[in-house]
Amino acid sequence: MREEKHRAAMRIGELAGRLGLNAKTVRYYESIGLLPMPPRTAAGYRQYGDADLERLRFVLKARTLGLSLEEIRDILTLRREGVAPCRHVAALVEQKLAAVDAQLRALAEFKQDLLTLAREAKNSVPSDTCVCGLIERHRPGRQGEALPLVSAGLRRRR
Amino acid sequence: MREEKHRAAMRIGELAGRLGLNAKTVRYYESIGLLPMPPRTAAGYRQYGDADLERLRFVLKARTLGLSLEEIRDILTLRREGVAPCRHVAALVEQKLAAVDAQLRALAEFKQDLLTLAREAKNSVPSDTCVCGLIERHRPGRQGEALPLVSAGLRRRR
DNA sequence: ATAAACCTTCCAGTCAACTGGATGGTCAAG
DNA sequence: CTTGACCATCCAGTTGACTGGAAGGTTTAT
Repeated sequence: MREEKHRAAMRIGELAGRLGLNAKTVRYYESIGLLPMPPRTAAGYRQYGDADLERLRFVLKARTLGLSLEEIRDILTLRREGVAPCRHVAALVEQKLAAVDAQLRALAEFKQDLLTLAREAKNSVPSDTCVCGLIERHRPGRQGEALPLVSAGLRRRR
Repeated sequence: MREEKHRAAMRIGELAGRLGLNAKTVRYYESIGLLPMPPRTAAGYRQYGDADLERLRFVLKARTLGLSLEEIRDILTLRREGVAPCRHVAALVEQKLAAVDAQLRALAEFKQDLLTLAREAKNSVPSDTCVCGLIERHRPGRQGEALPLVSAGLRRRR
């Protein structure tokens, strides 16, 4: 059995790279308190361990689901080992749970809307000559661009 | 039977008010092509009807679920009566459906994470003396403020 | 020992989605 | 016929979440 599982010390580039993000973003997350300030090497390089990887993974998951970085930070205070969570943060998690449930319902409903739209799209004659150009009268820019459509996430609105 | 269902003509303030948003926002949505340019009164006031109310309601629902305004605009081209939807937009709806399904799964998973967190919060001694102040060393500002926590929505990430 | 590929800080820019303010016209009530 | 609540446009500011660039130090491979 080889003791070769990726252990402890990695630098910011590796941490970021493993989760598919920019080192700048990791520093930014540290600056807003989402990630703790890690130990540094003699030269001042940040040193991350597996715990940081996990914490960041959680952040990314929550972010994908649309929580604001501020909310994620609040929720993460629960994870800080050794500190008693205040009622305030516990309540936050409760409320987030309720929001998640509401979201699950709304999402199911919206799925129906989309299905209706998709059905309509199939029933009418699909054409490759696109009418989408029409809506460009408002915002002229780049219509040759591929749609992003990557992933959706949950987000707070003001 | 009274013929008193709210009919046709309303101005921007009423439209916005009924859906709980700012008239400015409605104008902004028009400016980016989310809403069609409505007819105007002689004085230049925008006149909205029930169809506009419905369209805007759809926008809000999709927005709550986190689609970007640009994506919503694309999806809405499907609704424009009389025009054949191009494959491009039909494909968009298909992809959105897939995203919604993925989202439903991720949301369920995250709910489990939150439940774990909530359980931990209950097990450890809850205290009213809050440690949340600790994290304010990063971003000093306003800690007396009530948390917003309003609603969550689905959002695209770059 | 030098170049490439890292890392550091700091500051400024970008993008989406609003939001507000200035300035002025419209309309119904008193 | 004036007052207050609307409406219009235009332009500028804000917020959250990055992202890029400059200027410089470090590490590693050749």
